[in-house]
Amino acid sequence: MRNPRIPEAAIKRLPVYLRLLEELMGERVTIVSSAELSEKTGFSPEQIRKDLAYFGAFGTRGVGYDTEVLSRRIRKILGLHRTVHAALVGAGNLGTALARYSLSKYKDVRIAAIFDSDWDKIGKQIQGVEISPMEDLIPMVRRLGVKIGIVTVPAPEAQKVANQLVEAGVEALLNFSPAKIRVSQDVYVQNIDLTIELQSLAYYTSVASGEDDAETKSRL
Amino acid sequence: MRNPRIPEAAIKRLPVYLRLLEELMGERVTIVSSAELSEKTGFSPEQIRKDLAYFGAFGTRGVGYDTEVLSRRIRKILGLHRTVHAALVGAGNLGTALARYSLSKYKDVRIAAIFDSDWDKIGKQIQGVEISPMEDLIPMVRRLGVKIGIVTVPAPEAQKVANQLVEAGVEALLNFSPAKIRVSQDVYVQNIDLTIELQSLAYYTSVASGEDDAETKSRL
DNA sequence: AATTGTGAAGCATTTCACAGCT
DNA sequence: AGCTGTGAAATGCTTCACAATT
Repeated sequence: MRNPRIPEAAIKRLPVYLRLLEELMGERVTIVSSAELSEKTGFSPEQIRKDLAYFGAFGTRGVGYDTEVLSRRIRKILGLHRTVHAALVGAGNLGTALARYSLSKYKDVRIAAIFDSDWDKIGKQIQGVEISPMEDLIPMVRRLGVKIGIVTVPAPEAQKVANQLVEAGVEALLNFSPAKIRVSQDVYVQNIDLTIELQSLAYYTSVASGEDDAETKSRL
Repeated sequence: MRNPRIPEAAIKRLPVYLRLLEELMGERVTIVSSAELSEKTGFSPEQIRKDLAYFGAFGTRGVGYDTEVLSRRIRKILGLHRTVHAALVGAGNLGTALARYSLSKYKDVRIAAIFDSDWDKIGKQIQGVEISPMEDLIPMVRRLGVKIGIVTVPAPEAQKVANQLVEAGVEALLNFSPAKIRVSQDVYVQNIDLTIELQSLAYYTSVASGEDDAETKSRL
């Protein structure tokens, strides 16, 4: 893991600032304060200042942040000053949707290769990227310098796919399968489990019982 | 928000325990210890015990947890002892993939209605659920008793869609759009922004500069 | 005068360590 | 003897309050 002092949560906020800054630049806004960023993002101004201060002093006291300077700095921090290549494994419903979404919208993280084991899918294209067979994964990922792996295969295959991606040199994984992936400590894994999201949402709904009924929960 | 003293993170772990417990029940395992649950989920045994203890004492000291009892309790806590109805708004790539994924796999959270504004899509079906026009959203969501809204529309429409869902009685929202949604305090909002996930992953990659040394003062 | 940057305080969550049951 | 349940300690993150800077 890169820098243990910087909260993961802060890293996740950087792309939000980046998007907003680029929106502001499109409106010819050159200076913005943490209070204004707060207004638009919902994060507190102190938190925004602290997040940015982790990486250096980017603002001007009494003035604010230069939108262009700041957006460039954030891009650099995230490593988005160059296109980052990703490989997507599993061209099912979710994988295909993700590839289409990602390829059509953003260019800073680019899905450079797509893999699947189904020969009916192999050879077909998604947004101009051809689906390749699993056999080609390791050599292609190596050759293309892919740094991010996106796992959208069924749970039983997830670990094997992750192993192959890591062997091929991937440094971060985005795992959409419900399987727990175990990889070397220096590979970062981010899980997104849609079932968990949906099921945990139910808790915040009136049908959930929380801890209300018959239980004996005695606290001081 | 339901119960402020239970960490959100703990709620998110409950579906993980639930899935594992049901898997174990399928293998005729009747008793499981927090150590075994830890082994399979990657969460620490203490954390698992604490998570469960928030809702009462479900285990037997010296023995462990009864898989059937515990899974039933978790279902009840999450409100999954009855099918929870959800409505999905926006039948684009992501929305369609999500509907297909969710409708084919799980029955505890069921997508009971799908809405879109595009008349080419309206009337078509996804996994047996017909796509309805936006005009029908409020009455249908009310009539079906939908508690969860899934927002997969483009950012500019997200707030308006959220307002309609809330007006129709939805209590929790899953927002896939990059827009910040503002709703009444008692509606729970969970955001999943795929662009943020991808961009923040880049940070954990060797191309990112993190907070490295020489950068901080010199370059313009 | 305005707004950043930051140590310190305040919360929240996780881990520790062990008492309490079975 | 073994494993849960839980206060207390440790850690991590956010908010506060104000000094520093333009």
